[in-house]
Amino acid sequence: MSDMTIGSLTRTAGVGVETIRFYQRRELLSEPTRAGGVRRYGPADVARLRFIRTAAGAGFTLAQIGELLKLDAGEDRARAQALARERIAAIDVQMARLAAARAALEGLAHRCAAGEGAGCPILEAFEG
Amino acid sequence: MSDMTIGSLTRTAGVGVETIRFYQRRELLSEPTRAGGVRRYGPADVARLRFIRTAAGAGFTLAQIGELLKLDAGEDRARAQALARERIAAIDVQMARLAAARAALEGLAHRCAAGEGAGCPILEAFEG
DNA sequence: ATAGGGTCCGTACCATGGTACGGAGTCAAG
DNA sequence: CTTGACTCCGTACCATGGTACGGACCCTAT
Repeated sequence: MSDMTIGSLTRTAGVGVETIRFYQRRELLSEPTRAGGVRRYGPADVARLRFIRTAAGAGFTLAQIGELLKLDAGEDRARAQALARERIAAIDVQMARLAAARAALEGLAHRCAAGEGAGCPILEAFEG
Repeated sequence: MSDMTIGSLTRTAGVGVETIRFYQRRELLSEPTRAGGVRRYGPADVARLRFIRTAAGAGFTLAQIGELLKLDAGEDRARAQALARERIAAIDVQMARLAAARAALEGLAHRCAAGEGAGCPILEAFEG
């Protein structure tokens, strides 16, 4: 059988036990079947958890992730598409901000390395 | 004189009064001079606040922003450079994550629009 | 059968980044 | 000199995303 306890699930996902219980309370993960009071997880739970961590790492809130999960394989294509487009737009905004900050930091590091002037003009680096 | 009250500062920066007071408590903004008990701000404060909001929008924590501000125009070039490089690396990681999520969402929206199969396979879209 | 390691549960706590409240003081215009 | 808008302050509160605690089970190996 490919079923695992909460402990092995945490090890494969790199999260704590409390985090998984937290996700279950938030209904991001469903309560799995039990064997003598102990939760048993299968491959679907692993995939779902991996999805949650990936999406969270990409800046989705848990509420947004929950909505995505509810739409998964569901019938409301229009809603799913709208949500996807909305998230893509937000990602584009965020990427632009990150790119701008990155350029500013590059410029800063460069001028800082050059060693001219009195110091490292950080605020100035972000003006452009 | 080009000095402004906290109210005009909030209007130019698009933040609330409480937020500015909060930043002052966190020492991200310095306590400005006062005229009869009322804070008066100058162009330097405006620039500093703009910097804070830009950096925060790019995902810097307030603690990181505070450190950047302390290093501004300071003598510790090595530290400033190291911090910049560190932040650039973190930004690259985050951009990669965002790009992956974006691609997954694009694929999802596409397949969802196509209207084949039973629904919108969101988890599947994130597997690749 | 007993020790250990893992798991159970509710509840409390934490950091981050603000946001709201309410009573008092200030200031310019009418 | 009063009215209204703005500002002052401390303190309390909020949402988000977890993290910790502690006493009670359960399961396996010795």
